[in-house]
Amino acid sequence: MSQQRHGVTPGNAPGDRAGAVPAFPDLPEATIARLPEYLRALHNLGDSGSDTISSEGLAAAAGVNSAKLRKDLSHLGSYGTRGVGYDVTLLIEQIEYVLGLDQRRAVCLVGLGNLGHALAGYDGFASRGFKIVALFDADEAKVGEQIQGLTVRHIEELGRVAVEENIAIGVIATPARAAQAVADVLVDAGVTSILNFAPCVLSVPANVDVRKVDLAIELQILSFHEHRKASLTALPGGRSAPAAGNQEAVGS
Amino acid sequence: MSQQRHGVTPGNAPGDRAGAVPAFPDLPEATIARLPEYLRALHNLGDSGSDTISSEGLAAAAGVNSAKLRKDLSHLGSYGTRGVGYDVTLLIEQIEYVLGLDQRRAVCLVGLGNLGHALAGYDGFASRGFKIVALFDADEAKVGEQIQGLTVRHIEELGRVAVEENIAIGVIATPARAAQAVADVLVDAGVTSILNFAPCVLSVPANVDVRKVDLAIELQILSFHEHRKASLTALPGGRSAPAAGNQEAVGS
DNA sequence: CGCGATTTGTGCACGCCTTCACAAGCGCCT
DNA sequence: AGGCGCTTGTGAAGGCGTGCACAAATCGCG
Repeated sequence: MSQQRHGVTPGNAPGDRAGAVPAFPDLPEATIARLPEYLRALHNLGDSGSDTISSEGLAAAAGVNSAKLRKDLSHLGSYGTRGVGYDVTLLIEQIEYVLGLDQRRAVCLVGLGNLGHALAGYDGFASRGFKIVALFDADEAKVGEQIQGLTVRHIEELGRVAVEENIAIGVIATPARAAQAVADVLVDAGVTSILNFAPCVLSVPANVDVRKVDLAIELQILSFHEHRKASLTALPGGRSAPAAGNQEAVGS
Repeated sequence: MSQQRHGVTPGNAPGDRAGAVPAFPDLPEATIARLPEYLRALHNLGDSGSDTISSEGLAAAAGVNSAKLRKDLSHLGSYGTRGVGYDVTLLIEQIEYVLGLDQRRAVCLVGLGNLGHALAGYDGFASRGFKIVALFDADEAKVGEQIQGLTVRHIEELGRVAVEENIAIGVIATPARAAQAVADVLVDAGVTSILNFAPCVLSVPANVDVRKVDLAIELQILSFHEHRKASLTALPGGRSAPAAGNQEAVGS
């Protein structure tokens, strides 16, 4: 693993990890948002027995342009072999390391309404490196309920437990009116990443990252495209319209 | 409403609608993705009694830069009044018209596992212009179940019902392995917009729009930022790191 | 009626991201 | 050993989006 690094390639390989290396210079946000997609595609491929994969093949599996994929991977100083492709196992390790998935991060979930219940039971979290370690709700009627082996606690306990369990990521699935207060408590407890499902803007310190997922907004964006397509097909010119882009994915 | 339009402003106002006008020239995708956010902010403000709102105020409520907001609104030839601001009611009408929310679009939901159940019960859809008109699942055990006043039907019926009910938008909340087959049926039935919660890439004709929401990917992106922040604070230099951007929202 | 305060609409420049196109590198076959 | 085909990695160009800064427009007040 002491392979000589040529040129200006950055990135610390999983093996190289000497102490707490600075790590990621400045991966473009767009690249970061795609890495998880590549990772998922790679896992699928790994199950299918392939040993290596070409940028073309992986790009197809991830739904992106192959040039984009190569540039993305090159940013993390990746190990591909010209004329052959990428070693699937190695690449998986690489990406998981960069994303910090080798260390399981504790996640807590606040708000156990309709959506919160679904999230608590969602296999996708556990199977992809995240473990929900605590559930909270403000409703006394829900406190004490058992979900997926966890007991719902009162939101009063959030601050204390978040510190004790060293929770890094908080998921907010409360109604919008409660979200800001929950965010404040999370921030006070040292949580520095928040995934917000409530339809509202959260105000947090600059060192806290917030990602927002709003299901209704997704539908509204689709609605716009429906509207546009409808008004196009109603025109004399075309019938089914060539239409430019589709298959857009989430990501900032 | 026959107000003379000056300059090159595009956009057809709700009132202007003369027949099936071509409509939206080419709104930037980034703008489209933000319109729903503005709309939500406006609704909140409208409840608070304000009659007009400045770009600064609305921008703050929507969590964006005020210049960006003005440019976005200018793209749809919007009606603001210099020195005053935007008329809340009028702007709401405008945005809803552009997004095509004035015509209720029929939505169907496929897959009633954990997530599907939550989506079926999610108030955010109905309250923001969408109505789920049919539920489907492949599992015989789930067929016949009553959810929110709808009966779960077998997926066999999807094609027929989608045509009958004139469904425009399909939501896929199935496991990944089933998603592509469902998408194919939806497309055959004339559905031209798909919201995909399954962690996989769908392949569809060019005239069909797909938006993907993958909860695990969101967490992985947060994980990366956690990882980076951790390796920064471990460095000699800083303690809590100034950190560049946060509060990133979904949108392609 | 004119002036100043306020706020919109937008030209412009900058930076990020995407895409093309190609040189460099690697393995395999003869 | 040499050559050939294949694939990566990357320089450069183009497009898109953002944000600044300011001119144009409107209202209210004296």
